[in-house]
Amino acid sequence: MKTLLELITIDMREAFAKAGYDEELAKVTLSNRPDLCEYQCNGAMAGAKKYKKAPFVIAEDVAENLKDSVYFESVDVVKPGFINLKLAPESVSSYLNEMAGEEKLGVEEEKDPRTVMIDYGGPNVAKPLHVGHLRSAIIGESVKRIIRFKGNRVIGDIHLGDWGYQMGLIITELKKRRPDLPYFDENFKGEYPEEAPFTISELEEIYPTASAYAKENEEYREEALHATYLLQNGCRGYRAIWNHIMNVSVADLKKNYERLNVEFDLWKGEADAQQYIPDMVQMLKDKGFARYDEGALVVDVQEETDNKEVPPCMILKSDGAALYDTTDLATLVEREKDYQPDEVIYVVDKRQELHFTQVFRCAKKTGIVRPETELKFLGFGTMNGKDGKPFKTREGGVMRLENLIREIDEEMYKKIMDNRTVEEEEARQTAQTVGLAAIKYGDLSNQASKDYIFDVDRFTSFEGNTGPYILYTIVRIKSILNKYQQNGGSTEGLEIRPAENAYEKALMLQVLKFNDVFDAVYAETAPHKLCAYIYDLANEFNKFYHETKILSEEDEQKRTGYIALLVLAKRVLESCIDLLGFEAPERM
RNA sequence: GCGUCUGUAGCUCAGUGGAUAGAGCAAUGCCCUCCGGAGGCAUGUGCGACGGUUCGACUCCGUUCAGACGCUCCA
Repeated sequence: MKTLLELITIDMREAFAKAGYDEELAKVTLSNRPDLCEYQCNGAMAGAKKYKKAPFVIAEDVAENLKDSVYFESVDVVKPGFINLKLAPESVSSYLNEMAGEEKLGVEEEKDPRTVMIDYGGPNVAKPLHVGHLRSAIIGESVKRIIRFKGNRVIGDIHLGDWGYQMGLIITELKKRRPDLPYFDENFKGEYPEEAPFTISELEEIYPTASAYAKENEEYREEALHATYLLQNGCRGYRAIWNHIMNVSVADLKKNYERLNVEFDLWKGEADAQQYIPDMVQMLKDKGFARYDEGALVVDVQEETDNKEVPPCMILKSDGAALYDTTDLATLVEREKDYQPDEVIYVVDKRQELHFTQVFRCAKKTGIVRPETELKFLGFGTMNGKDGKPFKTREGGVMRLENLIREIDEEMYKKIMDNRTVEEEEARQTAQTVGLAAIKYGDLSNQASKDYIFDVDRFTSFEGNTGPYILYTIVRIKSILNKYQQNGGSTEGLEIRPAENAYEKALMLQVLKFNDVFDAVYAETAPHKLCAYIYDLANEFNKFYHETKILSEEDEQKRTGYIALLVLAKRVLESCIDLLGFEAPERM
């Protein structure tokens, strides 16, 4: 169904046209003076110059032609030339009833669904997940759900960092520790063991150890580089180790991401793109896109309109090895072959922007992707501690994701036990649900592109603009509805009635905005606007709740009308948090 | 050095070229204590600075100050 803004705009355009003015002026927006009106149109002022008339006169002409519109209770023309609109309660309630009958609450699906891929700029295997991986997972998951909700086909690819020097380091360190393993025996012709020669904890210790040692020891570094080379060029034993590393790591990653309620459709990685590199390089050479510069193969991506220097895209190092430009390009080759995406969104640290500018330009210029393919960089900022510096543990190290989540869960558990007498097991369960909401809402309520301060105390608070507060509101509605049902009431087939007081109307107007808000969120890929919306919605509900006796309302029509409104408000809230990637418990 | 991003209340953050720039936290004072008080109401302080465009600028464009980040063979 059309959003209310679209419906009003149709009438407004008609009114402008009838009065003899350009329809393009008929832009309706939400009011920024809620005390005066609910929606407004400022087109009269914009048109004053063109028609050489006082804006006030234009506005009055237009308002005259709005009289037939069914939507308004009042149309006021004010001072310079504002057209202030108030909705009729009847049209609000009937719109809401229509919304309640729609599975997607009035959001219209895309007429031509697109295929969108999301690249999470994935974690490196063999390294523990740390807080730096949190944002891409949380933001990416929400963006995926939002685009999918609009009816598109979305494919999320974690895009693991699973190829390169880090693997060489692990192999080298393993060889040093366990030279007796068959993987290091060149004459070994049998089957390698199925069991990995290390656990995930060992793996997580091996990598940093090796990495640190390589920085001090040149010989060791050379060996690791050579091991990388051997791995990439088909050494059977090393490939077997690589498989072990992948199996062990991926199992662990899946566990962690599951805990975050984050899912990937594809577990591809850099390694998967390797097979596409040789042909791609050949193509770049054959078609004359690539040139040699100081021994390295590069593609120029500088454009005339640039006011800065954009370095060329590096395809091969002077020693012939591939780089991350190469891998990202080859990945696009692979995606084009397998999925022909209409759009690829990279949810990665904003510091990588230059790199992706190079890759996007190169991919377009060389025809690796079609000209109409949208390549989008969705860069996010750093998660900082209270001191405004990148988030660290108390000891100053990198905070492991697992520990961060545990800390939040503990905090939530304490708060739940303080305020309620619940079974320990239920409290633990609830703490996890609410804790996840605290983390995700805390992240998503900020603009993705900005750095933000991760403040455990603030995010886990039940007051203010937080995840727990939103959940609390939902739980409160659930509680009322449950009580209503226990008393024999049914929530099926009820009609929302026209609002009779300001609180009721305010709540209705807020619910009403859902599809308009969603469309903006979708168009701008801006989950934080969804957060702002549900925070307002939760506030409007709480005000309404405070002013209105719901279950004890004696007039049955009114009572069932309230219930119908609560049912719809709850659905909207639940849909929104689902789009954000978390859910509400039954009690808390 | 060049470039990108950010700068809004004491703190954390919103703000689609429009009317009186908003929330939360913190502070102070009230209200309700009824379906879940994890509420409601009120009070105080602010668009880094200077210009320009515009009928109208936190928003667009310059200049400047401050901070973060990035600038070919790590990712």
